Amino acid sequence: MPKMAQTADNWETGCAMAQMRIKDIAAEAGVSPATVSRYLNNRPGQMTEETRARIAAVIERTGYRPRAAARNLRSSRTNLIGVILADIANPFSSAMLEGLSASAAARGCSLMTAISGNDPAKEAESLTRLIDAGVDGLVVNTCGGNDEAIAAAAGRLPVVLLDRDVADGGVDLVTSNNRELVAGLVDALASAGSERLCLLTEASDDSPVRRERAEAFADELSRRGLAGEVVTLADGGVEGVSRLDETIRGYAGKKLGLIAVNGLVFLRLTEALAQLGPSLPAGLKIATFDDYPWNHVLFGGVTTAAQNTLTIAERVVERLSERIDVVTTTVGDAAKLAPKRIEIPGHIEHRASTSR
Amino acid sequence: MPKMAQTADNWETGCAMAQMRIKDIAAEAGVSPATVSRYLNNRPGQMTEETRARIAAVIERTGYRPRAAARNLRSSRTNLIGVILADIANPFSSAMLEGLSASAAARGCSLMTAISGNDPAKEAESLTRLIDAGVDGLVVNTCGGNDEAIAAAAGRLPVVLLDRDVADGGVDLVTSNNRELVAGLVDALASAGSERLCLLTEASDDSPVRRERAEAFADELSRRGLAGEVVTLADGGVEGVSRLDETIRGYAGKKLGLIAVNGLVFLRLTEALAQLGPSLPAGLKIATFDDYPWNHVLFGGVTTAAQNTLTIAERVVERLSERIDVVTTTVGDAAKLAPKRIEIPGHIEHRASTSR
DNA sequence: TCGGTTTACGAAATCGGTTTCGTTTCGACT
DNA sequence: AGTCGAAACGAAACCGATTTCGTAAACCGA
Repeated sequence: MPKMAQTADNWETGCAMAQMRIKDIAAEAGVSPATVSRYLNNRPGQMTEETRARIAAVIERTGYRPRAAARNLRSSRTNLIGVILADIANPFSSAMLEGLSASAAARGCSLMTAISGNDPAKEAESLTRLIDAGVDGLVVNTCGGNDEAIAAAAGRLPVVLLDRDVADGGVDLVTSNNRELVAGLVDALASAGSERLCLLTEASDDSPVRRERAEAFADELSRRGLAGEVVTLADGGVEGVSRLDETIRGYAGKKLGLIAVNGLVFLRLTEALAQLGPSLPAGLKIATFDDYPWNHVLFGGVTTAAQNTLTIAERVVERLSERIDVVTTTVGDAAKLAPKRIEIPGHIEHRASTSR
Repeated sequence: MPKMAQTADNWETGCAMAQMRIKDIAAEAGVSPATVSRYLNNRPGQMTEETRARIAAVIERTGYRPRAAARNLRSSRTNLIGVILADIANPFSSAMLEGLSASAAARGCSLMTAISGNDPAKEAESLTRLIDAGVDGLVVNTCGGNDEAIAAAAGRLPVVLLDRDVADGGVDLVTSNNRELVAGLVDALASAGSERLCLLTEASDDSPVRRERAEAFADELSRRGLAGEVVTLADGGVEGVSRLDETIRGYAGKKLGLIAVNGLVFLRLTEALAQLGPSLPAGLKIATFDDYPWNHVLFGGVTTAAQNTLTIAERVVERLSERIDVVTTTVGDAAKLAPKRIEIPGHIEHRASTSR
């Protein structure tokens, strides 16, 4: 049976008229498929205003939509961006996803997402699954442990790292200015009268981000001549909390200032403080990273180092697009872009928890 | 230039050996492309154990991966599931995304995500974008206002609604047993001695979920002969909070019990309570929907109606897979599955906020 | 009016798998 | 041995767009 029979026949049946193909549109408009294709991708090879209008009319009338699979096959471009997130429970990740989604949509791209749940094996699996699916590029918020695989992927297609770097560092990275944010929080606490500062971290978190913040913290203390230390909580539940409890008690009355290295640590801090009693120890000041909704509420407002998630997302997609354009344009791989580290400034939200 | 030259020549260059095609694998293994294809999709048409092994060896050695675009084109199946979420900031959505991601991956599918941000226009745009991208099926957590478009989509491809229903209701829906959860919270408050109950809602939230919970609340009150009402907060910031403030003051001393209809309302409640003073009004009991991390912490633990997000996600994917299988198997659309409403039981976490 | 260049467009190859259909092979049963 | 049916596999069509290449028409300056 020739194709004609399938398509042209709107004829009698009101029911599901077969999907239109570019051929059918071309026939209907009296042009060749090539011309319709040129119209769809508004290619430089211009066409008569009249031809354009005729094609547009037919497409409008028939509601034709080109099949992505066919397009992808020939052009080997999918307009898909793969996103691998380490921990979606972290509001930083959700905010990022929303930003990425918007930025990608603005460029006509869709997002393919995978969530590793901080499991390197899952991350590796996601990596190959997304690449196999044919994404044009990859955004990776790595949980660590896959540095070689990620570097290898970056050699095969555009990759931009989000927030967390890989070891050998030959890959683009977009992150916040952690050092300055740490300095900002230290300043807020010091200005509020804290004499001794602790940076609270988790044992399980050995990410570059944590390390960077810890280093910046140490540097900042010595620069200002302040006393303090990095306190690492044991993983999970009770033990970590009681260790924290001890820490706080140990310092009680000495104008202690605490910085939670991320939102989860801050929640554990809150828990520990609740165990200490109904009100904050005298003179205790606190601050945290990550601007979660409850930071506005707890302790009458917690001073926060807020990351500029929307801008980060925008720059990630922008950078990825640059790489994608280079790959699809350039013949050889000689003209590859040099890896770049992009820092997006965040800011400090001063709230009640560091008031004098 | 014949294809041979492109591929077989590993030869001298250590550099990027050209991508293998199924033809090349076939040639290398001494079989036809059709057979390799059968191997890849382990089709019923069996092959000799020896042939299978030979193909496996070649694929293993060359690291061949079939191009998804080509496969999609011929089979018109993408193994992609589209997900549209209304509000990713809501931890319910993040949890759901994680669950969907895991369930889909278990079936060899990837997720294409779009986030509407509760904007009907964006939701509509996402709908067409995902469909155009060729997803096999769609999971929609609708923000409302696109009921006809969603119903139309459900006529063209498998669609399962998540949590929120559409008006005419001809579409599969997976949701929690909201009525029983409401009853559970009412029971918790009543058992804690509350004499008068309020369900706190937001004006901007006119979702079926809110309505269902509000109705169940009213029913439950009358069933138990309890006094109470639904309190609708004005949208956003201060006004809503002060209205809430008034409500609480108005009832103060009367053994009031409050239920936040969702996590965001609960945050606003927390804010309002903080404005009232350092400690809870005497006899005030509270409870909320959505098991956010901070529910463990605030007020020493807040009694919560927790939804079983993992199970919901699993059932959503399962149901969608059923529909996808039907579509790709059945010739006509006569044998379509009847729309189904699936309720996943949640449970009540009893915490300090409703202790006697 | 005539070469030369650009512009508009069509014919056909192409992307890399899957699927159909037909052929061969092989074992089992008379 | 002959027949039959199923299993194993190959040849070639096919999915529906894009892209290359070629050609005819239009334009343009001399």
